[in-house]
Amino acid sequence: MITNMKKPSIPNLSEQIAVPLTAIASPQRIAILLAIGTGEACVCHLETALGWRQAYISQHLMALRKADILQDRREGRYVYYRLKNASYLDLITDSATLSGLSTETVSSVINTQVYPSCECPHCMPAVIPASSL
Amino acid sequence: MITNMKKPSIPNLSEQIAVPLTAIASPQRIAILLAIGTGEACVCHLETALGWRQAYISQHLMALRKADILQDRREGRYVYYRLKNASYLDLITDSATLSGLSTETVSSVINTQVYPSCECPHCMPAVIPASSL
DNA sequence: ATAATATATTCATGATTACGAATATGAAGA
DNA sequence: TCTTCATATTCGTAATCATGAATATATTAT
Repeated sequence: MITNMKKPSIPNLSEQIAVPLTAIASPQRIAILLAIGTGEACVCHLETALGWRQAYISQHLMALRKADILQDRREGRYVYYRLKNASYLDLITDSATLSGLSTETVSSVINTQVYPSCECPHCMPAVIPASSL
Repeated sequence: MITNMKKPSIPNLSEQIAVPLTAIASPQRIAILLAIGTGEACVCHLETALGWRQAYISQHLMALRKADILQDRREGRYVYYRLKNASYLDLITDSATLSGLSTETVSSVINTQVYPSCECPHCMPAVIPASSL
């Protein structure tokens, strides 16, 4: 019968359960996930949004890709990142609640834009292109 | 006005959000939290439930106490542990879902008993006390 | 082909964490 | 008080992780 399966041991189960948690349990990776949010972001956007060096961001992006949390998409010179599963944001929101933050505070910083507006040359090109001057 | 507050930076917020996540993001601590669950457990119960050495368990309990996740209560020789906030279990359940486990699998291992039955001398004393023989 | 820009990777090292061994403390019974 | 049982703590080391420096790769424009 289908219900007659051996009950797995807690240590065995916990090993598996810990994978998503340990993958995002760092301030840096949480910051990246918030800055991507339900939308999409290129690396240069993350640079301005988070104020970190490009190489440093790329390292964390690599870790999140390996953990199967992010997917990337190249478009010309730019590489755009997305969450594979928006539930990771729920995990983050729940943790924020446990740490005493309001839901509004968290949701106010979760990116929703597919092409986020920021001050990187890609996101915010000069209104008057230099070539026309 | 109350809505006119400075939007906190993502890196600053993330620092705070990460606290609960990093506190529980380890297979060992997840295992302990599941074995305590919504109920209560003494250390000797955890020993048999998890199959680990006493000193090792105490170390993780200490970490979880310092992180303000567990509260302890002494009763004679025994020390009973409880979650301060059951929401940590939701965090664990969510992570389990993300790792591909069914809700039933997880809930089947979450302890609910205040005095768990196990094979440690405290939880499962000899039915016929040796002193009466 | 060369240069410029966007992004990725490798490497080294300092910091943190995990975990075992040994030992200490605290309560209860003889 | 002495012993036993339940639990806590300290310490040392191995393993892991974070992070900066340097460099490589891919794409587009010239």
